[in-house]
Amino acid sequence: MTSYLHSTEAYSQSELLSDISPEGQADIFKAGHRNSYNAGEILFHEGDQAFRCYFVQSGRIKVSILHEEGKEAILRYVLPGEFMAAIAVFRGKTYPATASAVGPVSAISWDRTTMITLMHLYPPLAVNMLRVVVDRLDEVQKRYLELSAEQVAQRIARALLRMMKTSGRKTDEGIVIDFRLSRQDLADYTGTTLFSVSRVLSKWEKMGHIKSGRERIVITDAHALVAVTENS
Amino acid sequence: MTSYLHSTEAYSQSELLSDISPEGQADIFKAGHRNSYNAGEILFHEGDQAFRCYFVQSGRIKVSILHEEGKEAILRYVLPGEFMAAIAVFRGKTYPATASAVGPVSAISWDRTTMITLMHLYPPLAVNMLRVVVDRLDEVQKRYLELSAEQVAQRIARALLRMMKTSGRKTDEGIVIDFRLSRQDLADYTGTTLFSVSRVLSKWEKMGHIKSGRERIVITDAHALVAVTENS
DNA sequence: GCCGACTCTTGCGCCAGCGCAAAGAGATCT
DNA sequence: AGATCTCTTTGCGCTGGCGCAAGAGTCGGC
Repeated sequence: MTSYLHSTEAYSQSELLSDISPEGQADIFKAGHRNSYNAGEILFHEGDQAFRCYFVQSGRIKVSILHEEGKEAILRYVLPGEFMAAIAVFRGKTYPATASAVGPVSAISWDRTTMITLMHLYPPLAVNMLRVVVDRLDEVQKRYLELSAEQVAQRIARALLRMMKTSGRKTDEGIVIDFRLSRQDLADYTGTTLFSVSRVLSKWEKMGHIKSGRERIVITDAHALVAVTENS
Repeated sequence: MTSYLHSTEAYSQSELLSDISPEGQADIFKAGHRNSYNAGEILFHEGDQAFRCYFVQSGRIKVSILHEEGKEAILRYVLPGEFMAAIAVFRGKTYPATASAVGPVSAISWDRTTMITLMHLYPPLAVNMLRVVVDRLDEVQKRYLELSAEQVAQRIARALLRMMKTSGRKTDEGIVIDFRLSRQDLADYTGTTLFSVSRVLSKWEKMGHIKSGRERIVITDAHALVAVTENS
């Protein structure tokens, strides 16, 4: 069994904290508050004043933006060991997206003034922030290209592989994606509809590439999904 | 007639240079090299080592990413007064996209070592960079949502209105988009095909919303386009 | 002023993907 | 255990948008 954050040592994995001493990191975490959220609970809404930023300890957080008439685009899933909304808080703006807990989540959070203080105490934080946001920009741009150039099946395959890499847990059935993931979520993540996702997954299940149940997907033949990805 | 950069005074418009004294700004520009590019000329390719970054003085630069099999997504048009690729150079990575001159372009460019030196001399540069990249991230995310939620006509209307705002020039015909913009470009910008764009524009021309010619679009009824945008 | 290269238009056929509805399969609560 | 709620599947019809091909318009070079 693989997991990403058993204890506090794993903090240093975060890209935001590189080049900061272990003591400094401990200091930073001590300045934050521990929070827990239930499945489905909303941490903040798009447009709210950005008062607090978060570090995810366990669970997954869904970050999405909404369009009029209910359409939702999932921008990313925040994994344990990652920061969220740090930049919005630093800049003192509103949150650019909505964050909600996928399952039970525990996190550490800081308010704006604390964060600003920490940034003065630990200068690498600012540089790391720039790096993080650039990486994120690159990723969104790549997904933008995929959305405009690829077909639904291709995009779904890519999404599953990505989730497998970041949240896969090996079982005897195959590699299970380790959080609640509905057809609707996958549709919102890939820019299609619940129905299309359902049809594609059903087909793949018959072909033996995956197994799936309610909000649960197991990848049994990752290689086949890669082939879908490459096949125009 | 409106133009965005008649002389060097306009430099200070750039978001990257705010909180830097006029002398400092002059200093920064003196450290760069003046370059000229012909229409269609490529400044750099996606994947190249990022050696130089640019400040556009006049003309437009098209920033795009390529998908296998020729599909192209236009991420943005860089306008006079804007910086380009500053972050890629700062981070010492490869360019994440390809940049090409839309018409004749004049620009100022800096190499990596010069830039790093300047960043030490003028600390606000780093903070401004963070702000710029965050704004860009917000914009791509917004376009990602549009691409996944809206229809072709809506996206084209939005694109035209955006270009009208940033590059519109008032004439007696209406507001002309002041650079060469082909149907294919508009298609690559909105994630559709040349044909669909052509059909939509033809329709709008018949309805009197726009006038158009070869690589040239004049908006005669912006309000009607806004209506298309809002109308689901 | 003619030629060649490029851009744009439009008709036609087609299909990927959407939307709906109705039924099935799991969860959860009492 | 039964009731209820949510999530998922699947058939059916439809249509927005794609792809191609043929032709017309436009520009620039020689």
